Amino acid sequence: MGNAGDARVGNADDDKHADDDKHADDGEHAGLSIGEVADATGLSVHALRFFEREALFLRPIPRTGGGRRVYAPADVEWLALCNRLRASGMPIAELKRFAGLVRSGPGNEAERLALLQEHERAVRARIADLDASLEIIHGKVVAYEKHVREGTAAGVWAPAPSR
Amino acid sequence: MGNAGDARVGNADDDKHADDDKHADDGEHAGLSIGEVADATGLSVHALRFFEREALFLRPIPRTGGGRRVYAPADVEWLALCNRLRASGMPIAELKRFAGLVRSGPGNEAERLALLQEHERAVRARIADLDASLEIIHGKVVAYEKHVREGTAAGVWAPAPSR
DNA sequence: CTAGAACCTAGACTGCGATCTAGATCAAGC
DNA sequence: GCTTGATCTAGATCGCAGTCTAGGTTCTAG
Repeated sequence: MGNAGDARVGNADDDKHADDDKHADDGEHAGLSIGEVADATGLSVHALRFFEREALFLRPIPRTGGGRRVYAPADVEWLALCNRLRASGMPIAELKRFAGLVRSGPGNEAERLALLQEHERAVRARIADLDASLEIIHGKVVAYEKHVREGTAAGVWAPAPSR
Repeated sequence: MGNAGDARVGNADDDKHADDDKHADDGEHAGLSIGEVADATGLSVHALRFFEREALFLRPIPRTGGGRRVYAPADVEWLALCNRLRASGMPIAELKRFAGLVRSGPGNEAERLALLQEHERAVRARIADLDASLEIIHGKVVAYEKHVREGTAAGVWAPAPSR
């Protein structure tokens, strides 16, 4: 116990929520239903089943006798990382590849590293791009503010551009 | 002429490319074909026709006798702004609304301003979100680098998470 | 025991934003 | 005149990432 697959590789921000036992449910604080995981991660139950079909988990999610999924806290941690990767633009296909690497155990850390580095690069590029767009948009906003405030027609604002 | 509708509202970075006449084509440096505009904007000819169907231009694009579209430089400038707005996540529907406002001429500048301000806010939020994700991802990268470099097993990297 | 909530599967559907196809027309060079 | 390439229209198709439906099963509370 205690190792969360990869979801917490060496991060110092672990270890602090080990068992806060928020539900005061049953004795065992683990064993989450799909609905609980949905609440905890912000993903819909549909999305969670979809993720499973897509093999985005680090393990086959076990079931109860009745066939219901039983998640562990580590799954939720992994999903939190998935959310971050997705939110930063990683396509499902690449996330799937990453999950596959982690799932197949030690020995491919360099490959995982390369994948993450590439993604980091992509995210930085995306941010730089957004910054560039932002500058232009902000310029527009400033110009419009001036225009609206002062009534200056610093341009003719014609419906049809020139010629 | 010389007013580019809105595509350059008061921005100081205009006026500098007025007619660089890059093609050394015919005497008139304006009057671009759809292919030229595609090259100039990075949009596909399909996308340009799609944009037109969606009423994203500031005017009806005129045609030659033979039915071909004839774009003006101002159209290209407008498309450059569109590209920035799209690249920063503005949906087509909102871009269409903005184009409609500009197209309907003066009198709604406050509305345009509000739209742009809202978009600027959204872009800043998106950047902040990406920054947050980046921090986490970078943390992973650092941890993996350390792991790969030092062989430290700071976590068990098990295929199946805990329990 | 029964009602209702939560869950199950397989598969169809959605929205966005293009992108591509078919079949025709136009324009330029030889 | 003919070929070649760019363009035209209308409409079909695509990829992504879920989202939803239908038709059932399981669990929990009263």
